[in-house]
Amino acid sequence: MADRRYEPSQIEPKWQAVWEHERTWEVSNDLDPDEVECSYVLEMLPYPSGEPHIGHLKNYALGDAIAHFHRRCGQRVLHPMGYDAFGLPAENHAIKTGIHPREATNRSIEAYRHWFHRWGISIDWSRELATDEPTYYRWTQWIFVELFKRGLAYRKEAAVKWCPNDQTVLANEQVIDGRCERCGHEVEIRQLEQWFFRITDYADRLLDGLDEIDWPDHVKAMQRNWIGRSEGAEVTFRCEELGVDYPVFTTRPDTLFGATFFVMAPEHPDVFKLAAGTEHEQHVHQYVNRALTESLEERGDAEKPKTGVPLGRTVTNPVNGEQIPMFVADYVLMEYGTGAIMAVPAHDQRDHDFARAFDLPIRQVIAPADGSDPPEDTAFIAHSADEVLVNSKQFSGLTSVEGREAIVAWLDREGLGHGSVSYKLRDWLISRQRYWGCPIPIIHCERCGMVPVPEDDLPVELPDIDDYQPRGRSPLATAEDWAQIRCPECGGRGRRETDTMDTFVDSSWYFMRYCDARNDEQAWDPRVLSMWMPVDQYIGGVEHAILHLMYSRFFVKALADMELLEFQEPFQALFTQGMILGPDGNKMSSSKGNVIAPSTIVERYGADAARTYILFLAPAEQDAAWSDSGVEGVHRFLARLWRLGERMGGEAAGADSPPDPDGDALILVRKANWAIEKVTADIGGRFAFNTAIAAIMELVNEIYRHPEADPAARRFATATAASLVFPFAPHLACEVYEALTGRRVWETSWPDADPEMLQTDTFELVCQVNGKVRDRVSAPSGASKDELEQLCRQTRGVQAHMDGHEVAKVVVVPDKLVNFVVR
RNA sequence: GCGGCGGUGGCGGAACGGCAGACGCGGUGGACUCAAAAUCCAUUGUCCGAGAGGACGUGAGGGUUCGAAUCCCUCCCGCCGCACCA
Repeated sequence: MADRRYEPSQIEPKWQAVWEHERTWEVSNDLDPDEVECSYVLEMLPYPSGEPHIGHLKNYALGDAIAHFHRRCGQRVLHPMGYDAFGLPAENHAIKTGIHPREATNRSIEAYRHWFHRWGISIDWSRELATDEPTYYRWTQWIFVELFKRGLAYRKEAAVKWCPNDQTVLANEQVIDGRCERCGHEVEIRQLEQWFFRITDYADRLLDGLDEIDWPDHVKAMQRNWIGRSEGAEVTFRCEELGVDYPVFTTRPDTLFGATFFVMAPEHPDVFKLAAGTEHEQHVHQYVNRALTESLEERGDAEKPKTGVPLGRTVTNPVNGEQIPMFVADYVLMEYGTGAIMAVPAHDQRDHDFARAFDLPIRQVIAPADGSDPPEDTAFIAHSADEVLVNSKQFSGLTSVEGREAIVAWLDREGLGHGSVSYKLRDWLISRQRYWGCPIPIIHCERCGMVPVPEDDLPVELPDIDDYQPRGRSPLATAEDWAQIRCPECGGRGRRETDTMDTFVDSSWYFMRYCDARNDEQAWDPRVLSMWMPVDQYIGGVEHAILHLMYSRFFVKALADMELLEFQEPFQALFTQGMILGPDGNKMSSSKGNVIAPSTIVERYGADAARTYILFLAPAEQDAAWSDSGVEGVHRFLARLWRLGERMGGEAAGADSPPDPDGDALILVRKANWAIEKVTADIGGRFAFNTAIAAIMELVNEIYRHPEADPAARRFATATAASLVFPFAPHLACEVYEALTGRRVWETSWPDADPEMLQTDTFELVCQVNGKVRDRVSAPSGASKDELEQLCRQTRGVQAHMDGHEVAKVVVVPDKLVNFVVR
């Protein structure tokens, strides 16, 4: 009988239908956590736009492999799916076409859902959710209210990024090099009243929590960087003429004696007051006005020459009583520290540049450890442990570290300063003047102020409107009937908040809703939540390293403080996947014409080949370029396995490991056990899917190499290959495994390697002379050091290279090698 | 500037103190075929050599070690994040 060809388009839908019909991947919340081991495997939820792209395929192929592996290792696995459905692209589409964003979003969701089925991803569809559904955002609003009640959600006026072309505020992440990512227009800073979440209260806990979780170092580093904790001191400089104290933050209190001038940010509220009545008043006004209208791009350029204007006043350096001149300069930022700095030109590059430009004194107060002179043309900033203070009165001679402590202690005693910590992290601006987002559940009452919408009245549903065009305020403000409402407290006239929330708010808690997705009474049942959370393995792109991952961590910590949950970190382990680049090695983009559509690949080679290839291509955390011939190679491998199943299948002979194999059969049984061991370690231990797949390829190659081996051994080896390939190519694996064993591979547990079959009677002993391989010889496993040395000595290669030399030393590594060191 | 990651055949990569280049792609030769596709087998780091074999080889240089792609130091190159953050 001629073999049937490997036709993925026929076998894949067949198994997908079985899984859908039998709801194979659904998991119950009625589990006793003491009896079953639970595992929560989660990929970042997609933003539904158009159709899924190749990065989605990689993300979900990766997560699915882990989910399948956990299941077959005996765990109950929660592996849900949902959609981050609010967001700007759908709204822009609506502005252009007039089609409601909900409609476009739902179309995309359907496409995504279709492809997830077609890819054979093992999802518990009973928990599916979308963040734009009122049943979901009702609880997003509830969380907002809880945060508001505790002062963690607040409203204040702040300098925010504003695009004058699109008439809306932008998130920091939507500003690329000072320009709007959508229209390319230069972004302005505007003072506007906005909603914030008080994430800065959690800065230290967000920092400390990183030590408790199993995340990639670079992601932890990025978060630490973003939080930007600096230890130092706050030091008070007094302006005697005005009688005002100006505190500054410094990380180098040991350089206080080198402070020769004082600089304020142009935005500092006291600048005009200070300059008033001095000869510089006019000049200061001009300078400040210019600085405030400068673009972010110009302002942020560290290379441009330092500019500034004297304020015509002095402050007192608290350590030595010196009067030092005050300046206003745009290199000092209002948003960091106190908006004013003490300038130490000898030991800070920026202060040094400014001092040179304005011919100000530069006084060295730190000397290099080796007594050499620091460079004159640049600031001496490097600080090793044993640098010492000079020109610093009673502190001279102390090391830099000692000096810091001693000076801070002195300031503290004199009431002139104290140790202090500063952060780069800012509070999270969450309000948007946009339509397609979750309404902020607040009512502004003329009498009561800001009143949260009562829990029973949630959700505040997003009303339908006609015109989505932003005009400097939320399009929701035009929905007058909706916006006008009675105050829930006094019954008087009130008006709804018309801003919506940043979509990152929606995605900061979705992983908890999955646990109890159909709960109408509460956001989650704490008992159910504690069964699944925290997520055991989270998988997604590194582009979310800061924002989404930081916000979610903040949410969990804040909710834990309200005793609404019992854990401190949402994602115990994180895996960040690399990007799939176009065949030309560049990032895929339609303008470059190098986009590989998953639909094309899946239609041509099948979902199994597409999924397996993506994981085989390179280590999953790494970026890698797509290759058409590469996916063909993986398709060939799957077809080779398929043909083995075709030839051996059918006869109800089973596929157990044959007893006492020998000859070729023994080779195959050993190779199969080697592969079990290797694949288990590679998937379970280190996410090395590429080498796991390579090991299965080796096993299949070995079966082809021994066509005359005992059929029982060949069946066992083939069934093992099918079993091991299941997490990557589930449909083919089911087909081959069923043909050989009559069983469903997902219902069988992950194979264990037989320790006896992992051992061999002999091994290839490597014979080295002076560390160079000179021969190899077969040696019995477990042989003694003496035996191995003798065996090795007798080989031709070793004798040829030892001839006439004296053996100085012999190194024997049992079961591996012998090295003769000769002179 | 600060922080992180990386540099191995023609290509993606493997090995992460013990045989460098597993596996795949690509190349070459062969089998099957009227032919092609598909499939199967062999071969494939560089140089020298007819061959046996030898020399060289993991960005550069140094060190530790019996032994280094792997550990340590110095440097070069590339990528990513943050950045006038005091």
